[in-house]
Amino acid sequence: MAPRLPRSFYRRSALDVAPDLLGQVLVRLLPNGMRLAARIVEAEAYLPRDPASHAFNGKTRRNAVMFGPPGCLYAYFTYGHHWMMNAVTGREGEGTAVLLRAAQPVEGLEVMAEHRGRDDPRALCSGPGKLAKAYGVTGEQNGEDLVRGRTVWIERGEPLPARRIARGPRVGVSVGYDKRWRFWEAASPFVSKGRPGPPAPKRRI
DNA sequence: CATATGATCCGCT
DNA sequence: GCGGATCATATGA
Repeated sequence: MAPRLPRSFYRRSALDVAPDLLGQVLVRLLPNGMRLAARIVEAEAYLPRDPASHAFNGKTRRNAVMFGPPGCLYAYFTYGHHWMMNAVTGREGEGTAVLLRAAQPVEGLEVMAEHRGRDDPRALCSGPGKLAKAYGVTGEQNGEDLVRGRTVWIERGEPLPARRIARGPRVGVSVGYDKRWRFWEAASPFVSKGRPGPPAPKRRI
């Protein structure tokens, strides 16, 4: 078991944390004692005063964790189907985080496959919704402390050299797609299939 | 391979 | 009531 990333790792700009999270290991301890682990290969930064961020309009019941201490898990539900995992970054009260978008499974692949209903390793965690599903993470884990908690945390992995990190626009946002705040391991088959770019024009009949 | 669409819930206007 | 930090499937080239 590698050491966990310390609080100080998270208490920085999301723009620094996001690329530095690549290669680190997201770990989950299930209620039944099973341990899941995967190398993070894709992450997106959501900054203070970022129109694409849930925190943009201030603190609410839903996004409250984003305004708490760095190093906590912000898990939220969207599209009526999916949970997403973020690591809170920056200083307490800033409301900034990094969305964990994809990972390369290394431990507990069978359990992940059960959770997902698929067994191709590349399909287990290659998207933010898939990742939470594979990990069995829901609102129950919202607010969990990644530094000292017992259900989800991030361990020190092999950091990626800058030349193996690619960056581009964030996926799925309707504003701020001009910012290249999505980072991923170049050439990894475990990244999401999300397409960056402006949203398709809404069709009017 | 690419684009299209339905699923299905919650927070906020 | 609308639209979202999405995914799986269906359909057509």
